[in-house]
Amino acid sequence: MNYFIDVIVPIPIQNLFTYSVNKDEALFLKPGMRVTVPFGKSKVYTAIVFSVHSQEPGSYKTKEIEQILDEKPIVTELQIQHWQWMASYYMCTLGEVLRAAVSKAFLLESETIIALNNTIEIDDALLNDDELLIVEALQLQKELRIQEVQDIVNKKAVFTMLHRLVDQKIIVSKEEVVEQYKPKMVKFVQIHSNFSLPEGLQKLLEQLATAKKQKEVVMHYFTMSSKSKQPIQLKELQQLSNVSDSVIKALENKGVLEIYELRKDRIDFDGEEIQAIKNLSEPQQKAFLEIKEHWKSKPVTLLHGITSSGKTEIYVKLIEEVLKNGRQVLYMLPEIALTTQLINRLKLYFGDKIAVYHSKYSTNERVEVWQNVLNQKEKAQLVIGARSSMFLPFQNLGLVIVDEEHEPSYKQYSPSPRYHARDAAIVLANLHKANVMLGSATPALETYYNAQNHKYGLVSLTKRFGDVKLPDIELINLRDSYHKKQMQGHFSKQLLEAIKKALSENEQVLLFQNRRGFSPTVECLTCGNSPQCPNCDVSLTYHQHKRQLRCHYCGYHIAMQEACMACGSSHLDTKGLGTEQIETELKSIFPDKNIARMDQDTTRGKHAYEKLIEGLEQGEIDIMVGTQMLAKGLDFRNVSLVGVMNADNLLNYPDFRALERSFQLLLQVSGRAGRTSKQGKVFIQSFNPKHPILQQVVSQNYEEMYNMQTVERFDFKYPPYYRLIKITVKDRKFIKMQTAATWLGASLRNVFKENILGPEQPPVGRIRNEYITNLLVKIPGNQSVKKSKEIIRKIERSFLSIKDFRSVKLTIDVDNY
DNA sequence: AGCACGCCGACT
DNA sequence: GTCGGCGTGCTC
Repeated sequence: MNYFIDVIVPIPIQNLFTYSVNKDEALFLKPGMRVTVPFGKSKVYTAIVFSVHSQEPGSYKTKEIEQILDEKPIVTELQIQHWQWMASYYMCTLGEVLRAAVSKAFLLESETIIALNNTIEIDDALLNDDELLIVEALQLQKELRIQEVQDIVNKKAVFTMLHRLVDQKIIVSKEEVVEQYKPKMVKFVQIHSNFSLPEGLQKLLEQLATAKKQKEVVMHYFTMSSKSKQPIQLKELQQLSNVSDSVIKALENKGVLEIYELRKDRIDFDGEEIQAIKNLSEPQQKAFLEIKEHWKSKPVTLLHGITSSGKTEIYVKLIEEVLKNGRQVLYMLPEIALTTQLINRLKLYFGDKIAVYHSKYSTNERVEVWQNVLNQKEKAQLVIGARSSMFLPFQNLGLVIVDEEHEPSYKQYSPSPRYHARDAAIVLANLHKANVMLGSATPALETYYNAQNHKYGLVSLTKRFGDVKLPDIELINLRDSYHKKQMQGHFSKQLLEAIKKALSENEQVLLFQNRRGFSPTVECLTCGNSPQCPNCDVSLTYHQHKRQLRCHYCGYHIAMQEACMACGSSHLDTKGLGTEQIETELKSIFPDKNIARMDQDTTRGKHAYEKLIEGLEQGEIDIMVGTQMLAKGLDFRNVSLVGVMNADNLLNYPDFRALERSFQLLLQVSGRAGRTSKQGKVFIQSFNPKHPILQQVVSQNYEEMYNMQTVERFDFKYPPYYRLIKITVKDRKFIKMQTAATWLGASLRNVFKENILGPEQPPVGRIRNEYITNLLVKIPGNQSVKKSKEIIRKIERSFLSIKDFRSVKLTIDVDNY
């Protein structure tokens, strides 16, 4: 009998691919294992086994697999089921899901870059000619790509040879983390328990009376251990006592010191004692019980708790219970880099049961977390991560928490799969028969709608923890202020006075400036020309610190112009108001205050963000100017005033969710004010303070916002009443894009009638020299989403069968919100 | 997605 | 005369 496997290849192709294997391989291979397979003329991919069978495909000849990479599956069967759901729901391929789900460290490709392993002596005699060629080339060039290797030895099949070299540790390959990966170990020291009590210590010191150096080491050990409860690093102790290795060795031999190793990744927890989990306040306890009651009948429950109502404590209790039952917990956060505060808090309770997973981690770290989760290791019982953490190979998931579930960053827009992590996590939880906790102070309308319709459970927390008062929010009419000439720069009199007052009372101030549509551009005062990006249909934005004009979309940049590029006039003006400008204004108004800025520019480095947060916490920063980042669940004790520079551009953003988003953002930003005893103050500057959304923000009335917005959503056929699928048409040639989009629009309209919107040009109609237009498919509640997708697929197929349209790029975004 | 194959314009 | 542009088709 012949044996075959179907595999998922990490490329955007619809089908699975079939390879032949021998009997032993067939018996050994299980779904979820990795194999490398030759693909096309020269590529080798790492593929995931989908199934093992013996049905020979009729229409083509199968190739053999190259090699098996795993002893046991690295992807669970449940994950593969989840991937299938994602591929079909989000209209993408399994390969794309695989790419998103599995760290590239696992997906060794033939582009792998190789380098010499310098730590080893190479014995030329053991190498054959080809191998020698490679080693010599590497001595000259340091790094080689597979392509270059193939050129050097003048043959294609180099993969096995490279593997042999890797096995002999002569070379290393950069992506082969699996084989190459070694955990970093650090040596620690502790004193034998016989001597840790005073009387034992006494005896020990007597015993060491003649060994002066050894005694010193012991003394230093005790000073160190009294200073902090952290494990003591051998290196530190040795340095501090200034002794040689032999002294330590002697102590170890006497059984006084015990030396042990820890993997580096385990050490960064701050060693503080695990704290007992706090008892819940009465409202929290009530909510806690309600949540559990809901879970009896519905797997998903929404916790709608205003800012500072103590949602985290409830999560902690829920986590504790699940962990106790030996099940894993996934705690998702919108942007993990921004939540060190929360992680530190959870570490107090759960110590090193926590694994953190997000994209800023190195591939090695991610491989480690993956394996810990897969093997149900103690230290990966609770996984905290951003959206991609739901791809981890959970074995026994008991609870998924989606914190700040309304956050747009849960949605991935590109590349495909364009999934919403909240929704995909709910499906994942269902596969595991786990419960889901959605939490937010300002839930997404869809979520609240589901709760209202009893699809989800709903639990509300309406009191701030410890009875802290809600902030007092006040609107400032900018029209009036400008009219009465009461503005100083972009600051109204009221806001400026409030800032002065807060600063005089040694309190901190946060100022919020929305980024969207507020990038400063340059305009010529003589001819009105504004420098454009040559590749995209946008004005270049001005970056003060680098004196550059930049394009946000493609990265194009030129030096700031001294004279107008069109007419040569030197009367140039910078328009628009960025955080940078506000910072500049503030610095001139408060020259002796410490003013910091938090936006994409200032948080680029790995720790830049944390430094800013620390600066705020330590009180080094008096005023912080920032973008949306400020809204992210941060907890600053001493911030008493929050100012929103301009609310209008938020409200005027052309998107059906603009108003909902504005409400959420403004309320979240407001929530940063006054988190301790004193009531916080919030000023929102706007030209249109009568706007209903702003009124609802002032009254902090989510329900009213919800009711009003859902009426509009219903009238204009938007979610939660209609489902949306966005189809984007892109081409380098405008005409081609246009005709293609028109054709597509017409075919869709044939079926979906009036529920097709567009083609419509987006605000930025050209990016990286590609023209863009959008079509929107609206699917009414009573129409099958699945069928609609099938129809779209069918239309896509006939679209692609038109020769002229073959090069036009289509992207399909399901639930594009 | 890559990659090779293949057919038309500006260069040693 | 060739190098190389990117349109087209295929990958088990």
